[in-house]
Order: sequence, then structure tokens, then C-alpha cells
Amino acid sequence: MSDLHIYNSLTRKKEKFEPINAPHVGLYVCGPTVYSDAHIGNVRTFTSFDMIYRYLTFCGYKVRYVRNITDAGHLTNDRGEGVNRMESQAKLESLEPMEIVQKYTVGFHHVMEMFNAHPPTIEPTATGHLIEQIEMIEVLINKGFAYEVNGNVYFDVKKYNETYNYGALSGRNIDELIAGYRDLDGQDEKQNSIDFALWKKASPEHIMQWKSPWGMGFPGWHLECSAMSTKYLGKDFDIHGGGMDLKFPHHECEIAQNNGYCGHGGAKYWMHTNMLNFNGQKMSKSFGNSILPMEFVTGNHPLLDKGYSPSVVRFLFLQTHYSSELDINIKGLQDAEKGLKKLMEALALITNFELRITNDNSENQKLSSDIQHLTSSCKEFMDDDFNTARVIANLFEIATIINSIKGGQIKKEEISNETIALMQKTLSDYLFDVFGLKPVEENTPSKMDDVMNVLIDIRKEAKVKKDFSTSDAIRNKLQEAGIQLKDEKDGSVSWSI
RNA sequence: GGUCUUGUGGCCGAGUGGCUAGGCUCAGCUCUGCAAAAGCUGCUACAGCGGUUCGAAUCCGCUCGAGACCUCCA
Repeated sequence: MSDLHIYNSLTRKKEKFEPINAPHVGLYVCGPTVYSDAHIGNVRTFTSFDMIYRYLTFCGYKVRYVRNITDAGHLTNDRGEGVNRMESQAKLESLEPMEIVQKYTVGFHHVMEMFNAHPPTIEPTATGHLIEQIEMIEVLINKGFAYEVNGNVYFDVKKYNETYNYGALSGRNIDELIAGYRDLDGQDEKQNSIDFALWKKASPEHIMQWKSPWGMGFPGWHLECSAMSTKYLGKDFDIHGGGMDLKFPHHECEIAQNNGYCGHGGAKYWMHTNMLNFNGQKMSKSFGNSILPMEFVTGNHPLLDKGYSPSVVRFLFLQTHYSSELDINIKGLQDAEKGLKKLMEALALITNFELRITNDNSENQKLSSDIQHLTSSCKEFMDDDFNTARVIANLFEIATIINSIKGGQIKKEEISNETIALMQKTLSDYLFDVFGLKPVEENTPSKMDDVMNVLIDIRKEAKVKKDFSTSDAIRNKLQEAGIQLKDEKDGSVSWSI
């Protein structure tokens, strides 16, 4: 089906991707905590996994893609003193917690749609899976991996570590972790400072609380992903993804919970996308330097010079490997905008190519085989841990060939119709289907064509009369309005926005 | 302090032990009434020092620099 290799964070090696139940693939990605607007860094993670989801589908896999919505349990501090994020935000905005959840869930979906990310096939919520979470806690307690104190339930990391290896994913050592926590205050009822909460008792004023065997409360943040991935993808599934910042403690705890619950660690392959920096600094909610996705599109932000389409931002992301840090800045956005335009125009060109009527034997064999190689290696690059940057390099080379055919540097006779079709398909497959990019704004009304044709005709007449001041004025004024005229070699005129 | 990642040409950014990444910028040329677009050519690279090797930007060590995580974050 494919020769895909994936860098597995768990083994720290690039491994051949072998689905547990091919052609079915289970993909779990940690979704957002819906207590505030998603920022552009979140978008990088989710569009990266969107690309991965799209490529798996492109390869013929039947993917069940689960991405959760965290609408309960995520504390501002996980050591036990924190407050529920949804609830604290609700106070700030004078709304019900579930109104906060609704507001930001809708906003998140809007952003995902704007960035052309496919919705997951299942999008479960934490509050919708309290029964599963409670059941998981009960099993963990029965197996001795968890204990209850005053209506709180904690995971016993030390006990767990006797059988399993806590820290396998993040490369951490349990003793060092304990030492690192020793100075911190507030270690009251936990047996060990590194133990994490599975269930938290709610004080009476808490609105978000549910009935459990240990009293009223709410689930710990790490638990929901274990419960929901197990429910929808099984005890063993293929890929678990998320941002690099979730590796510890979140994913480490997930593995521990899964192992403790059923003796299976969950995902076979762990994938982590790297962080997004803006002007060299990590973008995060806590730094206050986060730019909202909508602000990128409108350009309404002091750090931006203008708006950029979601496809430009996606394209910028794809030029860097998902596991590398990416610094976003205005220059990069401008470059990406030009590059994407070039590719999209080449695709539009070749899509409208007039094919040769007959195939004689004038085809340039060397050129054909070069093109053949360019197109086929795209898949090889994708199979090499989703190396989108190298695929894009190939697409640019294909675009140059297309432009050369149009410009006459390459004779049309040198290229067979099959080769033209191959280039067209490759560009279209990768730009649209795999990368999820959209053509540059094509929502121009059809009347626009008519108007442009009138202008182009007037300019043509002026040029015939050598009235260059008129013809240049038309060209320059249109340029100012953002419309570019191109005088083609055959005397025709085309335009683009 | 601990764990880990990283340092590529004007900028961004791939990369394999020996073969042009690519994009953007800049210069020259072709085309053009002039431009634009497009094509072609050129321009500066692999932080430093050592080691392994016939050969290293690519492996190893040290030095210096940058960053992440260890505490909420995708």
C-alpha cells in the first residue's frame, strides 16, 4: 500500500509503518482545550496532522481519525492546586462554563475550516465520556495503580514503575523527577510528588462537577485521552499525535494509564509536531505573543504587514518538516505567498494546456524520464516521514518545466500528452489533496472577465497606435489595484490577481 | 541543576558519508515598444577545533552559541 516510514518518538527511530489492521489505521490526536481562542501555533499542529491524515488516506488507508475536545478536567496547575480552565474562564467572561465550551468549540471548528483541515471522523468530548473515565479509574484502583485520598484519586507512579517504565516516552528518570519536585510546596496528600490526579474532588462552588464513587468531582486531564482512544481505537492502535509540549507529562501519563488499565500502552507510533515561534520566540498563550488565526487572514495585528490567506500560512508550514521548530515572520509569509502563487499558476496553466493531437516520436526521452522521476519521487519523499519540504522542491521543478513549455524554451513536441497529464496530476494531487491548499482567491465574478476583456482590448488598440502612455496607464493602474497584466509571446494578454 | 534538540550560503529551509535540494532576495542575459511575467546564468554554505575514514556539512569528542522540556500550553 505504501512504504511509509515514520519517526516514532517512543523508540526515537524512524520505523516502517505497519498498521495493526491494514488497511485500517487508527489515528488519535490530542485536541484543544476549549477555554480560549486557538492561536496560530495550534493551527500548525492540527494542519500537520491534517496533512498526515490526508496522506494516509491518499495512500489508500481507511483512517479512523479521533481528535478530542477537552471540555473538562484541564487545570491551570496539574499538581493539584489548580482550577478548572473552563470554569475560571467562565468567571472572567461572566458565562456558564458550558457556554465557554460551546463558544470556543465553535470558534475552533471555524478556524479548522478556514485552514481547510478535514474534520476528524470522531470528535469526542471529555464530558461525554465520564462513565468510561470513571470505569478506568476503578480498574486502576483495583489493580493497585491508583489510590484515593479525601475524594481525590491519584495515579501511583512509583508502583507503576515497578512493572513498567514511567519516562519511556519522554526520556525521564523517575528519581530525578522526584528530586526535581522536592522543593515544591503543596505536596500534602499525594504519596509521591510525581503522582498525578485521575479524579479531583470539587469544592461546592464548582459548577463543573459530576457524581463518582469518590464523591462529586471531575476527571484529571490526562485521563480523557486514555479513555477515549481506548474506546474508539482499541487497546492497541496505530498512531498517537500531538504537540511536542504534550510529550511530558500528558502523553507519558497517558501511556501509564493505558498500561495500568489493560497492560497495553496504546499507540504503536507516537508523533510529535514541533513548536511555532514568531520572530524567534515561542508563541504561547502564557507569553501573550500569540497571534490569532483570523488576524493572519485579516492582517489586523501590529506584528503583521497585511493579511495572508490560510493557504499561504499552510504552505509556509509545509516548507518545514513537521518535527522541526518553525520561525514565522513577515519575510517568510511574503516568500510563501509568492511561491504558492507560482505553483498554483503553473497548475492552472497545465490544466488548460492544449494537448497535442497526435503522438509522434519526437518526444524528448531524457526530459520525459526526468519528469517521471520528479513525479514519482514525491511519494518517496512523503514516505520518508512526511518530508513535505522535498515534495515542494519537486513541485517547483515541475512548475519550471511547465513555464518553459509555455515560454517556448521547451518545445511542445518534446512532451507527450501522458507526461503533461502526469505533471498535472502530481501538482493537483499534492497541492490540493495531500497538502490541503486552495487556489488563490478565484471567487471573481464572471462579469470580471468581461470587464477585463474590455480593458485589454482598449489597451491593445492603444498599443497598435503606439499610444504607449495610454497602454501603460491601463497596465499601471491595474497593477496598483492588484491586477497584473502579462503580455504573452503570441500577442495575447492574460491577467492574474 | 537535570533531560533533550539544534547551529547550513543575504534570508527561509531540505539533506545523503563521495552525486545541483528548493523557495525568496541580488546581479547579468533572453524575450518585450518599455515593463511585468517567464526562462537561462551567476553569487556568497555547511559555528569552531580535533578525531574516525581513501573521502564528512553528514559519524565521534570537546568548545562556543541557540532553543525546548522538567510548571499551564499544540
